[in-house]
Amino acid sequence: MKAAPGGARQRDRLQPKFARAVYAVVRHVPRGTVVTYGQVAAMLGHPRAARAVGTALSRLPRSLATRVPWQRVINSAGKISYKGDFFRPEIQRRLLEAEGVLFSDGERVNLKKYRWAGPSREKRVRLKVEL
DNA sequence: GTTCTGACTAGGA
DNA sequence: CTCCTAGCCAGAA
Repeated sequence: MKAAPGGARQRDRLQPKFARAVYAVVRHVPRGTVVTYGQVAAMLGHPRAARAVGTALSRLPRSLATRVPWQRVINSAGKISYKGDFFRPEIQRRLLEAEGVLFSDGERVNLKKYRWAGPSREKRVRLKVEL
């Protein structure tokens, strides 16, 4: 079956393709683990689009905040990058600690320990279909 | 079409 | 360690 052209167009107007792909990937990051912006970009096949991933997350609709674990995305230094005023840094940290991701050195997450390696081969296929 | 922006990042000072 | 820079990119204006 064919999807209604108008429907797809309307969806793209609400959320650009790349941004939707970012949300779809982040949705699969397991509880108690974290990923970096660059990692998400790489998983999408755009290894150099780390910055764009951050931009997309910054535009994450509040309505999706509960379904997309945005708190699990941090920068390559293991720190929280978000400095906005809606979901504040302390909120992000609290959410992570609540699921077992501990901070060392005051404000840093040990990526060696908590970084999510990514989906298995089979899941990668399923994920690609979702996008 | 062009220009500007920013939840990025690796590398140098 | 901190600070600054250039390169990068999708999205919005």
